[in-house]
Parts: sequence; C-alpha cells; structure tokens
Amino acid sequence: MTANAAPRARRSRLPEGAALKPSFYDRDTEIVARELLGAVLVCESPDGRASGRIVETEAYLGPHDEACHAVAGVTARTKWLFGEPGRAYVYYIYGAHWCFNAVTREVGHGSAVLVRAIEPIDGIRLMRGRRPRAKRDRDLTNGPGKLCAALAITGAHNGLSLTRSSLTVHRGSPVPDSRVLVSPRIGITRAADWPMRFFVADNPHVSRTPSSMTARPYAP
DNA sequence: ATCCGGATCGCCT
DNA sequence: GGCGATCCGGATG
Repeated sequence: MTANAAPRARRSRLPEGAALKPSFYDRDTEIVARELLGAVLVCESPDGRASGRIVETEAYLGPHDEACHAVAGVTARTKWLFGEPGRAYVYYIYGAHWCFNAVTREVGHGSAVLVRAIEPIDGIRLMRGRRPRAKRDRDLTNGPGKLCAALAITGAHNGLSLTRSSLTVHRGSPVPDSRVLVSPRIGITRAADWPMRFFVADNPHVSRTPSSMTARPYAP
C-alpha cells in the first residue's frame, strides 16, 4: 500500500458552474423564470449532496397577481417573499408539502419563481431514501412538493441566500428558446389563464404536460 | 391515461 | 372557520 492510498470517495464534478448572483434575480420575474430553465439547484445536507437541473418553473408577479401570495401583503408567511432577490422563499402547503421559490426583483416587490420540477443529477440514492414511494426515478422530482422532499428542502431554508448557503442555484447549460414552452400555471384558481409557466419541451421530468391546446412556444 | 376524493395544518379573515 | 402555487391511491375508460 502506498503512502497516499487513502481513497478519495468524492468525485468533485462541478458541472453546474458558478452560482447565480443576486443581480440575476433582480429582473422581470418572467425572464428569471424562463432563464432558470437549465440551471442547477443544489442542496447540501449532513447526509450529502442532492441536485438537479431545473426543467419547469412558474412566475408569480407580485400583489397585482391574484395567484401570488403577495396579495396578502407582508405577513409572517410572506416575509421572505418581500425580501431580497436571490433568496429562498419556502412555504408549507396542504398541511403536508414544502414548495421552493427564488425571490425576484427589488426588496419589497413580492415576486418569485416557483420551481416545479427538476431532473436529478447528484444524490439519486438520497432522493430515493427520502421518497420511498416513488416508483420511477422521474417520480422523485416531478412536482414542487416532490422535489423539496427529494432535496430535503424545508422551512429551515426560508430566506437563505441562493448564492452562498447550503441551498444554491448554478448556471447550468442554457435551454434554447426553441425548446421552451409556455402554459398557464397549475393548481391555481385566480389569474388561472396567465401564461406564466415555463418548461422544457418533451422533458420526461416535467410535472405534467398540459393538453396541447394550452401550451405555446416561447416567444421572447 | 385521466379523473376524483381524502389527508392535513399553518395562516389569514 | 375556511382554504390552499400538492400528493397519492383507487376507480374508470
């Protein structure tokens, strides 16, 4: 055995590139939602690292958007939604699930991007342990509550900097406009027809493909 | 593949 | 007191 035979268990692959800076998020929320497609969401926990490529997002524009939590104003729940761009807004819903958002625009605006689906990259074994009911790999992260469970994102991450914390977003490989589709948002009752959902065409990890009538190509 | 109901609880009215 | 930016399992076509 040689002197430095101790195996390095960690393959340090960094396919995700640099973490996105706050200035990335301090822009129109629809633009941020669209450009987050292809970015990589990473969550480090004591158990290890779990990450995935973002393939589906929704824009929530602020108090003038009736579907956005910002309609309630600044409350205990929405405190971080009205905070600095580039931080996490994590909320609890239906007494069961966490949902992860990236805050956009300037402080006090109350807008964010909901990440609805990712394509697993690292930590699939961890994800399986955290979501034992998932039958296929794609069921691990094809929904906003599912991906939070798979990455172990909880209210403990609320307000964390996505540039420098245990929960980060990195510039991945950009998705060309020709691969992006737009549709109404899912699961809401107000402003239900606004085309604010962005997803990668034909990607099997998207939460669900709406009836083809409701999705259109992305036209900047 | 699609539809439907139940679970479950923190937050706001 | 009522309502979700959801998930899951079971029934149905």
